[in-house]
Formats: sequence, structure tokens, C-alpha cells
Amino acid sequence: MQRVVVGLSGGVDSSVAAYLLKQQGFEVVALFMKNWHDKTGLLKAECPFDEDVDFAKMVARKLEMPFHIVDLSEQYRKRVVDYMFSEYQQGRTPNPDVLCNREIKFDEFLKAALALGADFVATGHYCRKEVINVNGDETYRLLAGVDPNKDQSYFLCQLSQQQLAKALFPVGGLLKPEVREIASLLGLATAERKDSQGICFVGKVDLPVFLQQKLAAKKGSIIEIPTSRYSTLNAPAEGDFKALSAPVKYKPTDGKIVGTHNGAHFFTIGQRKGLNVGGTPEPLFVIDTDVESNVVYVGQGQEHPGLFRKGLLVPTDQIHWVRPDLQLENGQTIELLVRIRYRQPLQAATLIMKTEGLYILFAEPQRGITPGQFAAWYANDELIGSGVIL
RNA sequence: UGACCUAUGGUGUAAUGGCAGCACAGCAGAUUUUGGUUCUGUUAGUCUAGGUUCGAGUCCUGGUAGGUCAA
Repeated sequence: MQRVVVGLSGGVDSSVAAYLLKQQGFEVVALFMKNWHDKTGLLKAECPFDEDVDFAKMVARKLEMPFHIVDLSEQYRKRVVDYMFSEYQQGRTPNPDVLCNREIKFDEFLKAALALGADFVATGHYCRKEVINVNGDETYRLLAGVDPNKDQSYFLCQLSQQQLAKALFPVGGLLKPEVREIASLLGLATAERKDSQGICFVGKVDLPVFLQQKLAAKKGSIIEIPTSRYSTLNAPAEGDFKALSAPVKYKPTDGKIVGTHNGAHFFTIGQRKGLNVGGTPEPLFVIDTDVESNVVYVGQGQEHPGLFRKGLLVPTDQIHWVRPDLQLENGQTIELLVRIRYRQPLQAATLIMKTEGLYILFAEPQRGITPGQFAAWYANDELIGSGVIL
């Protein structure tokens, strides 16, 4: 009998995942990972961590499976939280949960599971895995979850073939309401628990407060860039994919000061709330931040041209292929589907591979292309690769 | 110094002498396993002292503050 270690989180998805694995005839071991203790910046005062363990324990008992706890706080801090601070410090906007999957759940946790004699690890992610044969090699496909509303393949966009080989996603073929129904039919304590939100393991935090543990607040200018700055004259030509993919750089003289902020690294492109600047007919959105000069650039209105870009670049060393066998060679071009944030509908795009990196040119201009975030490219519902946006 | 103009939530603005409204910001909730977005709800105001009037944000007088022009 094959042994599966399931990451029981105390939520409904992993609970049902554990149950389904048992149904499929696996020997299932529950392993709860404790990755965070700190409550700094936490929005809800109640301590969610202890509660999660309790729910996980209850589920393990109900499903009659051995229950273990592993503490990966140290690793989580080093490999996820430190990365977060470092990215924000450099003015980028990281995605800690993508890192959490690559570095913790499918690395540190996977190791812990293997130490327990696991053949596979399973999670409650809404995505699917498929095995195909490519030139005699077993090759794993990472597919979107069947529930279009919950598909979480994006968060797994940095997984490798080696990691995928050991992974199982039992709920990927189900809809969320079906998962809840199974849980409730089984009488699992987690059936009605609210879906988790915020940074995985950390929770919903007030980000500026959280970041101020490491990043100092310092006052700077908020500068509004008028629409008139964007003339059709200096717009890049349609075929100039390099220019279309380059971030626009603003200077303080391009606009006028409309307010002050507490640190440019606390803001991200596309952000509306928190600027504390009112009195404009339409809302202001962040269109760029400069942590060097500590300036936040904003534009007025949903349709401000500074909010939209036609393309982006993933530098060569940041390109990851979930399917290395489909890797593009220098000079190659392909039409695929791309998303630049969780739950974004897939966007038609052209991928162009060059020595400096992978250019992604969208059919439609994209709102809020943000350095530090991950772009993930798909062929239909299969995630092919991903990388950090420059 | 003289003349003129203006003063309404935190900000920008509405209101024939008749229930002070809108937008933005803020706050709260919903949505969301990143940041962000979006949706819903909500707090908060007539510069000051008098006067006219049944009734004043609105009309009159003084004060205060700001602005424009003149010198």
C-alpha cells in the first residue's frame, strides 16, 4: 500500500483531500505544519494558529489517521518572510504564497513527509496533476482545478517536475461546494469553516504595519502624473515589443505634488487605498513607485494610461518551466494564455524568447503589471511555466 | 494702505430664503490562500459675533482668515 502524507491545515479542503485519499486506498498520514507564531500586524485579534491545529486534530481523529505536527517556522521565516521583506525593500511586490509552495510545502514539508516514509504528499489545492509520456520520460502536467472559481494552479506555478512527481491534489477535480458537501456529509468539523485569506500561514495582516518590523517609515512625496503626459507621439510602436514591455519611468517634474506618504516601499502599482489624498473627481491609483527617491507616482481614474501596459519581460534567470520539454529556444515565439495575478482570467498573449529574457506581449493592455509578481503561462488549462516580472 | 472677491465634512465642490447633497479621502463589512483590485455600508460640514425673517449656508452689519487688483 502506498503511503501519502497529507498537509492537514485545519481547513475544509485538506480535510476532504485526506478523506478522498483514504477512499482511493492509500495509507494516509496527517501532518500539520506550524510555520508562524507572530501576530504582529494581524488584523483579527483572535489567534488563529492554535485553532487550526485543533481542527486538524479533530479531522485526523474522525478519519482515523495518525496525526503529526512539524514546525517549519525557522525555514518559513528564512525562505518566505525574509524574501518578502527584501523584495518590498527593493520596491518590488512579492508573492509570498508562490514561494511558500516552492520552498516550504513542496520542499521542507515534502522532506518531512518523506522522512515519515511517504510515497506522495497531498494538499488541498484546487488543481490537477496528469502524467504523460514524453519521449520515454514520465512527464507531469500541472492542470487548472475543475472549479473555475477556485483554480489555484497559479500558486503552484514555480513547482518543478521533481516536486510535481511527489504531489497529489485530491480535490482538484471537484467544485468547492462539492467539497463542502462531502465534509458536511462526513460530519467533519471543518465543513463550515471560512476559507483562509491573506498570506498563507501568516494570515490577514495590515501590510504597512507588518513591513514596519523591518522597513522604516519615511515621508516622501505623492506626485500625480497628468494624462497629458501620454501623447501618441512617444508611445512605443505596435511592433516594438522591447519598448512595449519596458516599465515606464517617471520623474518628479512629470507631475505635481498632491500629498505625502510614509514610505514608497509600502505601495504597489494599481493600489487605490491608503494614499490619503482626496478631493479629486476620480480616485487616484498608484502607477509607479521609486524607492530610491522615495516617490509614489499616481494617476487619476480607472482608465489612466499609466495603469496599463501591453507587455512585460521575465528576465532569463527568472524563467521557470514547469514543463522543461516545452521550453522555448532563443528566438522562438508562441501564442499562449497568461495571467499575472491569482484569479485573473487568462489573457491571450505572444511569448517571445530572447537572450535577455522572455517577452510577453498581451493582445489587450493589462492593468497593473507589477514588478516582483509572477506571470504564469498556460496552454489551455495546463500551466507551462512562470517567472518574476521585471 | 485702499478697492474688490471668497469663506460649506479631512479635500474638491452643490444647494429660486424652505429637509445641507455629490465626489474623493477615511472607517467598517463582503469578495479574495500574495500585494492589489472590486462591491456594500458608514463617519464627518455651513469661519465668527450680531441683525432682518415664520424660516438664513443663502439677505444686512462688524470681526477674522485667504485671494485679486491698485499703491
